[in-house]
Order: sequence, then structure tokens, then C-alpha cells
Amino acid sequence: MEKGIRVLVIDDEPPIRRLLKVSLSAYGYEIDECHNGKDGINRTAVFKPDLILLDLGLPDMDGKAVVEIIREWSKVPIIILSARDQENEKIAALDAGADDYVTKPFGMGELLARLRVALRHGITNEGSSVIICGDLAIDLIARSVTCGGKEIKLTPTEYEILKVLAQNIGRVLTHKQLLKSVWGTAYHEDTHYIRVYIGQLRRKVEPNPSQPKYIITESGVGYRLMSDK
Amino acid sequence: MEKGIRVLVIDDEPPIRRLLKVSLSAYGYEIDECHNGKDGINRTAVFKPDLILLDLGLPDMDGKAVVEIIREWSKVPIIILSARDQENEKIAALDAGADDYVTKPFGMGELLARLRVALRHGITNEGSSVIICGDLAIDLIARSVTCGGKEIKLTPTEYEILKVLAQNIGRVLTHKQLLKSVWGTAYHEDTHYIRVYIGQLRRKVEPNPSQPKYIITESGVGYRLMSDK
DNA sequence: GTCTTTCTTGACACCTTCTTTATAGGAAAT
DNA sequence: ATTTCCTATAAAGAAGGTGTCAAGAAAGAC
Repeated sequence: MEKGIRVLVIDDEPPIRRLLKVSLSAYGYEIDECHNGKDGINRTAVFKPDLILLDLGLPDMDGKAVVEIIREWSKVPIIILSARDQENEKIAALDAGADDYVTKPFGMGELLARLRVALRHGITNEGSSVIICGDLAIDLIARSVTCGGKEIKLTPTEYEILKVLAQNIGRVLTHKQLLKSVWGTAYHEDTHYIRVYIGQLRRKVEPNPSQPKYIITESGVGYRLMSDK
Repeated sequence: MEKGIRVLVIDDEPPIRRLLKVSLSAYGYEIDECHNGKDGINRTAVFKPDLILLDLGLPDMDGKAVVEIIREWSKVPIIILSARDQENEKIAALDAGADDYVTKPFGMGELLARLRVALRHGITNEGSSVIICGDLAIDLIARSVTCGGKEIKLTPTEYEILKVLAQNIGRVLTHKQLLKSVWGTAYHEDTHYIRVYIGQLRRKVEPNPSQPKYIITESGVGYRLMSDK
């Protein structure tokens, strides 16, 4: 069935992890595991899963906090697994940005169905392969960028930044979102990277780099690729 | 809170319909009702709801079939309400295209939270959630503000204020509410901040800043964004 | 190993935004 | 008319964010 879909399991109880690993693997999902919230957040940035199964009862931090931190930069679907059935817990987790809340003990069939629902939502967010923006054309499959038909050579990092901007064309991306989606690791709180690379990108892509028309600065927030209507 | 969001309730039991109508209306949702599947499908096409609450135990047709038929042409979020708790029912409904499955009896708080989750998905899939106010358009996802189609550049604080006003369009926001939602903890008892920023906003947004038509002063209380209806 | 490309880091000038102070206007009450 | 309270606008210094250059480190190609 589904193949190569990456699921990150964040749970401190080994038996649950084993159960999920066995069951999900049998359906062709690729599984990664974490035992606590901090690791889970880091793995989310590095492993870039298509979906997260998150236990609320983690040893090191509140599950709701985990959701909130991940939501600062990622829209990956998050399904909460929890033994707690209190309504206010559910409301808090869902409003923090979780996509579903399943109470333990759960039927594996239902969990799989809810997983498919969550993945369905994720898929519809993906756009087409070539993104046009004025004279710029970014081909995500060919991994090529052209400006007025002429090929532009970009380094891996430059391309990665432009790709994320293009996938969110017209929308502001915060520094955090850019850092996480390009460098992955949670260590960098430093927005200096971005400034350097945005500068390089502009020199390659903009007709007049000192007055950018494509890559726009939103001071104090982030950057965005202009959509030309 | 939320405003003008249209919810279609498809359920044959009058007490449940009444409960939902009262509860959801209290939260500002606009409700439409149907007693059976066939009407429900027709109303979906005509009323164009932002979300559907669908009971599985309808007299005229199977709930799963209703979902499948609606899914042939619409992506509107569908939340199933059902007294039946069998796993295979849930799996069938979710795989047919439903977005969530809530078992009766349900907590109204949880239902509202799941409703917000479903609406969140709807919004992000459409690509924008724009609040319109006369010539003004505030796009909360793109984080952009346009006036008569022209982009307006706002600083983070200015945008934050306009966002809160827009999210409560038509309603008066007190100085305290504004201070708290923009500067966080109400350490500042000083309403002077707001005056300065409202002034700047008006200069950027109003055709005639000295006689504002969008951002209205409610002397002694606060400010509000005019809703033009 | 050497060469080349790319990544990381620091320094510094410059620009935007925030905060604060100052001043004036208007409406209601006395 | 005067006082008082609330509001509107300008402007300037402080704080913090941004653009650029450049040099050394790391990684990859040959």
C-alpha cells in the first residue's frame, strides 16, 4: 500500500513503541522513534517525518509544549496518543495545533484510518513541480532555477532556501521556519546564516539586488517570495 | 469569537439538532439543519457550508454513502457524529472521506475543539484566510495587508494590532485587550502605546487618516474595526 | 595531496522599528 | 470659561534587526 511514508513515534513506553513499530511497518510505513520531547523535536527537524504520533505523558516535557514548539516552524500532521481522557486535555492539545487525539487503549485499525486522514490533509498542501514568479521559474523536480530562461547555478543551501520560499510563495516565512527547514537541527537560533544566504541568493536572482523585487524582507519577521498577481 | 462560519448539521434526532444549534450559535457559528441524507447532500450544494456535522444513523441512507457522494465534488470538512462505537464503522467512514469521528455522547468542548481543527485544515488547503473590510484585505496566512489591491507594508507591532482588530471585526476591543494581545502580559498599564500605533496604522490604511472609516475610536473604551454590512 | 567549491563565522555600517517625551486638540463637566 | 480627561500627531534617541564583505574551515572532486 502506502510506501516510504515516514512516521515519527514519540513515546517513552517501550511496549507501545514496539507495538506501533511492528504494526505500522507491516503497512509499509517507515518508522523513527524517540523517547522524550526534546529528542522528538530535534528528530522532527532532522528526520522530517510525514506524520508524528505523540504520547502526551512524556518524562521531560508537556506534550502540549512539544506541539507548540513544532508548530512554530512545521505543519507536519500530529496525532496525539494519550491514556488521559479528560476533555480539557484534549481541547488544549488540539488547540495547540495537534490534528487528532486518540485515547489509549486504541484499536490499531482506527489509528491507521486516522493516520490516513491526517496524511490526506498533508498531501493536498503539496503544489505543482514548477513554480513561476515573474521571470523566475523554480522546477522542484528538475531541481533547476531559471531567470528569464537562463539557468542559474545555486549551491545546495541556496537552492533549499529558494525552494522553501517558492513552496510558500506569497506567504511570509519566519526566520525560525527557514532555519528549521533548511538546516534542520534545533541548535541554530542564529538568524545570521539566513541573512548571508539571502544576500547571495539576491545577487544571483534579483535584477537589482539592492532593491529586491522577488525576495522581500519582512523586518522582524522573516522573508517571503513575492507572488505577482 | 469565530464569525460567519457556516455549519450544516445533518441529523434526524431533534434533541441533538437543538443541542448543537444552541451550542454552536453561542460561539458565533451560523447553523443550517437537515433531517436526512438526501436533503443534506442538496443543502451542501446550495448552502455551501464551511463544515458538516453528520450523524451516521440517518433514516434514508447510509452515512458512509453520504460522505462518498459529497466527496465527489466537495472537500468541505466532515465530522461524523455517531452512537455506534464499532471500529469498522469508524474506519469505513474515515476512509470514505470523513475528517473526524466523534462518538456520542460527546463533550461539547471537545467537539468544538475538533471543529476548530477541521476548519483549520479547510483554511490552509484553500491557501488563504482573508478578512475583508471595505477596500482592506487582511490575509492572516500570508501575513499581508492590501488596500484596494495595493500591498501595504506594516511593522510587526502594527500588523499584530490590525490582526487582532480584524479577528474581532465589528466588535470593540478595549485598551487592555489590545495591550495584552500585542505586548503580552499586561505589565503595561499605559494605553499610550496603542494611540501611537493606531495613529501610524491609520496613516497607512485610511484614505483620510483624520476621519477614519476603518479603525474607529470608541472613546473611553477602545477601538474597533468597522464591519461593512 | 591539491584544488575548488561551499559553509561558517566575525566585524561593521546601515536601516527599521520601538519606546518615550513633548505638544496640541477636542469633548464633557463644573 | 476653565478644568479635566481622553485622544492625536510629531519627532528623536535607543534598541535591535539587516546587508555586505571577507577570511578561515570544511567538504568534495580529481
